Amino acid sequence: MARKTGSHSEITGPKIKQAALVLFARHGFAAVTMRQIAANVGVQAGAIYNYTPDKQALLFDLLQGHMADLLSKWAVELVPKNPIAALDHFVAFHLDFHIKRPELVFISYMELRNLSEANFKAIVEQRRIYEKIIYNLILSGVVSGDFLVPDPKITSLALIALLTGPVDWFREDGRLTSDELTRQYCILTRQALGVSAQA
Amino acid sequence: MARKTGSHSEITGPKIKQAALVLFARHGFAAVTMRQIAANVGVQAGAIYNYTPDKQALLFDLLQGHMADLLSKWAVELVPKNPIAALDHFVAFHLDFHIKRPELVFISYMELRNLSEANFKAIVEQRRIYEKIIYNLILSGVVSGDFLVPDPKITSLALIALLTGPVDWFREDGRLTSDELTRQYCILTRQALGVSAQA
DNA sequence: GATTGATCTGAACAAATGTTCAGTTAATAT
DNA sequence: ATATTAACTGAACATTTGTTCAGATCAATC
Repeated sequence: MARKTGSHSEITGPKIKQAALVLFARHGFAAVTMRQIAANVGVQAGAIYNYTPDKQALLFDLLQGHMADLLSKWAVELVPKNPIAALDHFVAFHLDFHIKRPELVFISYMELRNLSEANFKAIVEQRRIYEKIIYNLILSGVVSGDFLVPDPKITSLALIALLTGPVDWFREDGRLTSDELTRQYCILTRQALGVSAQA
Repeated sequence: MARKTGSHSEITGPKIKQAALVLFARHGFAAVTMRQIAANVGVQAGAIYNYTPDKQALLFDLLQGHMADLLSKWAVELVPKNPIAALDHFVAFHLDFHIKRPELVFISYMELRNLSEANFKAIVEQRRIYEKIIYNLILSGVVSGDFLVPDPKITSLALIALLTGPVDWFREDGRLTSDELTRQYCILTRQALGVSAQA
């Protein structure tokens, strides 16, 4: 036996990425073998190397694609000028984007250390850009007087931690709908940023 | 050569735990070899098995010890009856405990999946106990009218995420002192829980 | 219908893995 | 000083690892 019936590059390629994603998230990068990934795709381990130069590139492509996706999706969002409305908009965007990609969020946080130095820097740089977006959003609200926070920089980091938390426990079929989740986190973040109640 | 000069059980044992902790946090459980741990202690790989039955027990002892430490330390805290004061107290406690143990916090979050099923359940159970503490704290504030939150359960999870975030970026020698960090997070959490400003 | 090129197999490779254990050494007790 | 034992070495083990590659097979093209 060799080439399977119906095998096709455009099918196998994405399948490998998907299998790698799921397995990396479940067991960790170092614990996953190329043979496990191959088995999940229905192919032999050697075939993977038609699509990636090595195991490390498989990881980097996932993280890099994730961050690029995040930044480009935010770039086309129509964000209100008003700081409070902009905050609500951002909260909804961030929650929606992240709870739809729990595996990617997970490995983006914990497999950074398995990247080569150059790859690591590339991802960190993209992350900085995103943090800057939130920082500027908070800053504009502080300047306008809509927000009341001790330190915009720390608040921006705290906001990300707060809004990324649901990834760990939110389930689409759970007690809460994603709309309800968003609504509650809008209230929570408004309060955290010191938005006065009548706004 | 065999036994080294000055070698001693009470010294090597803790050294192995410490080396395992640091290496697990830096590279991940699966990526760390017994030979690396041994090299960090200054011993051969086989010697480790005088102190642990296997690699997995090394991990479990670290996580189990961490949670036991957390729960027992909170148990002896003198917590004010007033919900707002209790919140401040908890914020200070949680931040202090966690930023002093970044490696343990890190592996407790990301190496859970490398535990056997029985060990996993043991750790999750301890974690539930801690979550329950926070839930009750919030609930008492909601009942007394000091806190204003849409959902105490979600708020308790969000609070943990918010307060654990600094572990990722806080540095003892950074811009902020730990006292200043605590102060800001007290403000942040009070606002997030809807404590009215004049309180 | 033959040719070509992309796609995959199956076996092989050296290196590294967790763990075991007989034997060696140094500290302690007699 | 001698015997005893806890602590450790060093080599060995069966597996498993990422990666390579010659050859087999199928799909598309002419």
